[in-house]
Amino acid sequence: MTPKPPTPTLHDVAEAASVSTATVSRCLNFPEKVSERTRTKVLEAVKKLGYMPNFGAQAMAARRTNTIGAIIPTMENAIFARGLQAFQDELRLHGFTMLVASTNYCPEVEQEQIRSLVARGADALLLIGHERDPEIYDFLETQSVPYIVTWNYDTASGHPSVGFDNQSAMQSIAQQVIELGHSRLGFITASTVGNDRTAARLVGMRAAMTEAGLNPDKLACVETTYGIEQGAVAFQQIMQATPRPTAVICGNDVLAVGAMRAARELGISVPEDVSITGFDDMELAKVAYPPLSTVHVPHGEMGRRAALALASHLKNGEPLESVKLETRVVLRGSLTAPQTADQTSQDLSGTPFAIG
Amino acid sequence: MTPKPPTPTLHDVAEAASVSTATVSRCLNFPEKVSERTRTKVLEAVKKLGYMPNFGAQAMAARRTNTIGAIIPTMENAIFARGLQAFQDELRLHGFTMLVASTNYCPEVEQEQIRSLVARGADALLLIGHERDPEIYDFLETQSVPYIVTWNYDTASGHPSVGFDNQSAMQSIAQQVIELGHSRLGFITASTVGNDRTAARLVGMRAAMTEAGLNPDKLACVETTYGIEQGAVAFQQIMQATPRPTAVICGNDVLAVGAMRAARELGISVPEDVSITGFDDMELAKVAYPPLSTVHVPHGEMGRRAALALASHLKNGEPLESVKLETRVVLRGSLTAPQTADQTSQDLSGTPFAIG
DNA sequence: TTGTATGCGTTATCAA
DNA sequence: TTGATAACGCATACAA
Repeated sequence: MTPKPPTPTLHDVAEAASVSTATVSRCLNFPEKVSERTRTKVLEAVKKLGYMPNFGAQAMAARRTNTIGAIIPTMENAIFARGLQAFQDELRLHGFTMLVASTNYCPEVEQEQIRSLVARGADALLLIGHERDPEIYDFLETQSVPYIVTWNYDTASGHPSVGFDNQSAMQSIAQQVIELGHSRLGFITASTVGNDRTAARLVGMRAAMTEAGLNPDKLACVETTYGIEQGAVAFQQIMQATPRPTAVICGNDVLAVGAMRAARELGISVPEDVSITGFDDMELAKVAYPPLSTVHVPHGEMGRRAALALASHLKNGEPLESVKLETRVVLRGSLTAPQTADQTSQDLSGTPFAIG
Repeated sequence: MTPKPPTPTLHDVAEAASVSTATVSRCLNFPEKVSERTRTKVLEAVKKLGYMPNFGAQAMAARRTNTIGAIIPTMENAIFARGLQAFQDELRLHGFTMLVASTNYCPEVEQEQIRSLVARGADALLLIGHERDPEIYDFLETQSVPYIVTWNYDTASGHPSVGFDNQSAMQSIAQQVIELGHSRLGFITASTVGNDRTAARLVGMRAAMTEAGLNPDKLACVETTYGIEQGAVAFQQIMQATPRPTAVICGNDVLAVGAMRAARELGISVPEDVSITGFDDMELAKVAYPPLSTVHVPHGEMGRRAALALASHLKNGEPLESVKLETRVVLRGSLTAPQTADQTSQDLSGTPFAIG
């Protein structure tokens, strides 16, 4: 009947190995700075007692945690999952642990989570997008917590980022849609307030229209919250516009898949009656039917490079530099040229091709 | 030119408010035990300095963190996301914070993550499924870290759980498939080693066959790893069996959706040529085409009740009791009766209906 | 190579 | 109602 073994401490290990606590600590952190003999002795005691360092104490004494926090909008959809996985894997290679928190797209919650992760001792932070209350950046500054922004590349913001150009990416796919002959366009976007990525994509959409000689004010645009269901509802709304769009560009794959579901429910066939495109190239895009044309985002590389940047900054003091990644349009079955326009007169309002 | 304000401590606040650190601490933790006057004074200083307690120090001194760890197999797919969200929301209501870690379905990683979360001071843990090295349970025991198991209900295991009966759930849907007239069946399952949920589902599948007078050994079963791609590959394999199954039951929605993709690629139509079913009822199931028949799992309630159990255990010492949740079969377009059997002779190998 | 001693930022006990 | 002060478990500068 041993009493109870209250989670062993450094002290217990030291005692068991008949050395000082300093030696045990050294042995664990710098095995090479300790003699072969004592090392085995200590390691034995560690194993026997099932010793595990207390994280809080460690953090307090060492003033670092080897932990990096990642704050993402949501875990609900797999959007950020692939990038995070890569981020974590790369971090682990460098001896860091990832802590993740989600904000549900709410700025207040994000602020709270950031403070919480900093309080927890995060050595650095991964953030999604640049746009947030300057107060937060000030906080990070005074706490001297380094961070890197992903999912957007924007040197103007003054914050180091590993991302891509949302505007031109969206512009590219919109361009292709237009080049196929679509001129009555619909757009479904997640909320653009406080979200630089969605806002930039909308700008890209309008730019593509303008460039093609279409009037961007004729864009049937619906802004909604993030989700499959929301995408479905938005699609219904858009389909009530007259003349009906022949192509609906969505700000992300999740909305697009919702739109496709709605189309099916409404008896509207894709792409015969209406083309639909997404953005992100989640796995979802390939299992959708028809497969979704979308913008491929290099999730994995983004996560990996963000981790690399942070790790080498923390370990070797290398400066955090922004890196721009490339996206590419992926054409799949959900997008084709518009079928024989039955209402050519309305079709050409704005006479795009005459001007372009 | 103020120097730099190195993240303020309790001491700094105390100084600024001209009180003792003890008072500040009290003021923050038990506002009612401090005089109105000093309270405002202190709170003012806190705000002015932007003070935020150091988590590690707090944890060490208070010997509790108000943090609950959740260890899930993967964040890649949204399977656990909905439940986790509910878990977190409910926890927050009770003043707890959630920390999540993923194992990638690897027992070693899980053990590592469990130890890591415990070292980080998690007051309790959420685990998925019962089956794991007893050593882990021993560890949790001696560290006296309470935990609750979800995604399975199994009183025999001796571990408190909030979940459902995977075996009977799978048995239900398989039963319905068989009742529709399918007798040549395929089964795609994620790895069943170290995974009590998948193992139980397989048992349920076989039980349904036996009960219907079918020979479970004739089940065309493919075991693979978790993922859409893997589901697709498995489906291809299964379709090579002769006679070809008329229905493929999948252990989860992700595999099922992969199977549907593969079917499309092979020119096999669902459900005309082959019916497909899933398990979990993720949002994915509804956007799939045709919509996926599956087993609905009460993700939200499961998360919520797990949180509730843990919170009231930690706060009021209430015992952790198991609760059994109900699932239900959801019929959608991916499942119909088999079309005119063209190879009746082979069809009846095992003469199911003669016996049943 | 090893040990001693101090401090990290809180909480909580005990006096005042 | 408030203030000293002793833990809490570990890392590390310094001494041996």
